[in-house]
This record gives sequence, C-alpha cells and structure tokens, in this order.
Amino acid sequence: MEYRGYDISVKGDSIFVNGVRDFDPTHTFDCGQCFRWTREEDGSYTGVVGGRVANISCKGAVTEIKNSNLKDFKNIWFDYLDLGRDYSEIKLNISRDDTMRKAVAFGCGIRLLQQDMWETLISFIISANNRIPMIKKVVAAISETYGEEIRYEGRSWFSFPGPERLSVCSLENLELCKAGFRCKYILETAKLVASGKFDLQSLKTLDREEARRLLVQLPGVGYKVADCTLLFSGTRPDVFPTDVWVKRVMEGLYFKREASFKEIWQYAQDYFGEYAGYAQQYLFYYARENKIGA
DNA sequence: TTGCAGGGGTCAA
DNA sequence: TTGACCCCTGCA
Repeated sequence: MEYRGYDISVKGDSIFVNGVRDFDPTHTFDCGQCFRWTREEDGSYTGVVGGRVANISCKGAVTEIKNSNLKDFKNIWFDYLDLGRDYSEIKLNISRDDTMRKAVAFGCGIRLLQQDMWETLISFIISANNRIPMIKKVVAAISETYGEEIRYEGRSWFSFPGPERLSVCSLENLELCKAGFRCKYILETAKLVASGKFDLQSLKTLDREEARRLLVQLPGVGYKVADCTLLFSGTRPDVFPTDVWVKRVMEGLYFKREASFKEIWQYAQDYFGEYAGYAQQYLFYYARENKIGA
C-alpha cells in the first residue's frame, strides 16, 4: 500500500517502508540527539518510544521496523522518524560553504527525531556537565526503576516514566539512578509539570523566544538544554543549541577567533536561518566523530 | 595502585 | 564572571 509518498508492506510483525531517503540508523541514533537506542550486532537499533519497543534497520531505500504494525507506523514511527520532511531540500539550503557541505556529506543519514518533549527535557537536564555513555546509563536506570516493563525477544525494555510518576518519588530513591546533583532538578521539574503549573504541550504553539524564556525557568534548564528540548522534540527546527563542542567548532571554522555563546547563536540565526537546528546537528556529528575541536 | 582532572551546563554569589 | 557540583573515566 502507499502512505504519504512511501510504499509500505507488512510481513509478520515487520513494516517495510520503501522510498526512505536520507536515513542511516547509525547517523540518526548515534548523533547525540537521543539516548534510548541500542546498537545490535547486525547494525540494527532497538529502542523504546512511547511505550513501544521496535528494532529498526535499513537496506538501501528500504527501512524495516520490527515489532510494529501499520497502525503504529502511522501513529508513532512516521512522525518520530520525521518521514514527512524532505531532507534533500534542507541539505541544499544549509550547504552554504565547504565546511557545511563536508558535514552534511558525513552525516548524510541524520534525521532529526520528533521525540517526546518530556523525555527529551529530562534527558537533557541529565546531560549537563555529563558524557553520552553516562547520560544513557542514567536514563536507562530511571526507566528501569520507574517505567513499565516491556518484553521483546527475550529481553526486558522499559518505557520512560511520565512526570506524574517521577514527581512522587523521593529524592533519595532518585539518587540511586546516579544523576548526581541533577536529581533535584529532575524532581522539581517533574513536580512542576505533573501539577500542571508548567504546560509542556503549550510550547508547541508559542513563538520561539517565548518558548525558550519559559523553559529556562525550569530548574536545571538553561538555554542549551532548552534549545535541545525544542529541537529534538521536533518543536523548533530553527534553534541552534550551542555547547562547548559547537562553540569550539564555530570558533575554529567560522569566527577564526574566540566568540561568546550569544554571538554564535546570533550568527547561526543569520547564517542558517530556519534550518539552523539541522545545521547544528550535522556540524556536531561531523566535529565529534572527526575530533574537530577536541 | 592511587590520585586527580575534567566532562555536550546550570546555579548562586 | 567564577567556582561548585555527582559520578565516572582516562591517564599519569
């Protein structure tokens, strides 16, 4: 059958999506935007999204989603994998110089996932002054402790707990998940969201600066975490999360001198415009994998 | 083996 | 503008 430009077929518990361009699971799941996907020996990735476990792999233009069905594909995976967006146009748009052309070629299979806003927010609160393997461990520990168990192919997976669940756990228990000084931020943020004092979904309808201004009022959230939350939840494609890596890369490749975070943010807005977030992700992946700025 | 610096930031002074 | 911060890893 055909669905929104893709040729879909179903075999057993697998969905085969034919016609997917600009997608490589390694680029997408290992570029630092998500922390819940595990690489399997065959190069496929298994992860948990919205209480569903799936295994995703790619052969040419055919993407296979195991442990899925047509309904889940339409309701979850199509949007999650950002399949409604034309990446060729984005790549063309942001390939404004040699550096960006190299970065885009290097991470050609990156797609920006439309992740759950709540999980993204907490994940990036954990990311503060932290490294990716550690962030993954902490997110996994929180899920195992407070989430729902899901069995798949003899293994246990766990959904990420909602704000209601996290808001009622004790700080002492949460600290067992090894988030360190970030635990109190997680707990306080959970309470604000669970009580309705902070409405995450409303961010989708606000303009960019208003959404950022609100997010940084949450404990443990500064502009970097706010921008990651907005970008990786598919809310705003035009933010440019600027961490020390991106800062060093921008200084080295564009400014040729030291520059402030604010300066870099403004430059990215002017230079990359509406797709600044995509540019950031290609640049970051390129820089990290090639140790540029290390 | 032990010790120490520092990490994809944020907060408070 | 600057240091502290949990926890873990890498490297003397």
